[in-house]
Amino acid sequence: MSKLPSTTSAQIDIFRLLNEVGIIHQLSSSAFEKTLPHGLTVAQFSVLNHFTRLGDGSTPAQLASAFQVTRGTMTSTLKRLSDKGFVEIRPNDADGRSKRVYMTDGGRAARADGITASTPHFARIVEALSAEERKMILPLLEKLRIWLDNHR
Amino acid sequence: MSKLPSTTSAQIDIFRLLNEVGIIHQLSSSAFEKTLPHGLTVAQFSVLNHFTRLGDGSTPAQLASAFQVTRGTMTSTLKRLSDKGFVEIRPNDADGRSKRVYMTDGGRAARADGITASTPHFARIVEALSAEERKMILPLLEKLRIWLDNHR
DNA sequence: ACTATATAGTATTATATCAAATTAAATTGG
DNA sequence: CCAATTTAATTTGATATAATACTATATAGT
Repeated sequence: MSKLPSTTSAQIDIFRLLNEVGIIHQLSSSAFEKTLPHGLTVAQFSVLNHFTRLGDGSTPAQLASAFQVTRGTMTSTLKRLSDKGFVEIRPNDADGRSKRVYMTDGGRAARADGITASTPHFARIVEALSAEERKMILPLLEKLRIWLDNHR
Repeated sequence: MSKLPSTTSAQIDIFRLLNEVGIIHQLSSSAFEKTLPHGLTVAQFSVLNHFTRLGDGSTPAQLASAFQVTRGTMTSTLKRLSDKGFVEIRPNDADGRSKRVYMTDGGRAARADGITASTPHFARIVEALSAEERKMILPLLEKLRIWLDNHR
């Protein structure tokens, strides 16, 4: 008769918490993506948005690190953005192994369209939680995210 | 001069919230999956676990609905479980279009191995948040999940 | 200077996921 | 009772993702 490890209620809480997180992620990102124009995916839009907020010219490896994805994943996302003409990938003069990624005018326009199209969507979701609830949940999520990031 | 829609701080909260949720999901599910034996993925393990908790014999459509994925996605997950011999898919006598899914002994054993292997993992994550914080965050996530589910 | 190691980007393979189209079976309406 | 509609499962095609392996370049240590 083999025996399974005993599971505490705290572990069950964590399991349920991560389960809810998974469902929320799936529902919210698929809804968000449906609002995006130009066939942009969330991953593609996020890269364009990153450039607008923090400036372009990053290397693929820096982007992969910023988005917590592998370099292979970033290669693929950048290729799709480049095929659409939204970014330009040029050699990195400072390092022959590396490249630099720049947003094109088309990319800037697509990002702006994406903001315009998705803003009403986020405005609606706001009503899902009260201002107090939103203020309460954000630091908790940050704390969990940081813990997970530090323990992998 | 075109103008972007103005964005309220509440919308920024929601955007950041969903962003944290996305990162947490990515980090936690990839860490969880690494602990699973028999090449089980989170999606596959979740189906086996569902059967153990709630009994087997569901139709693929019922499972798709329970996990909030499309029927096509569930078809694919069930095929992989079936290829591994962890579930058996039989005709549904009550409905010729439909099928019923049953867990095999191998599936039960694989699920038990998965529990054994992942329990220490969840035991460690518990320390990421205090008991109070875990109690606080869960209802908020549930509320958000339910809202998103009702508004798609 | 040369070798060993590390890093950047890419290619490959496997899985999950959705959307849209397809097929078969059940249900409904006239 | 038959035609139209709905539902169940599957198939196909696209994208994201991780792992792994590979190539080219850079860096370090001797």
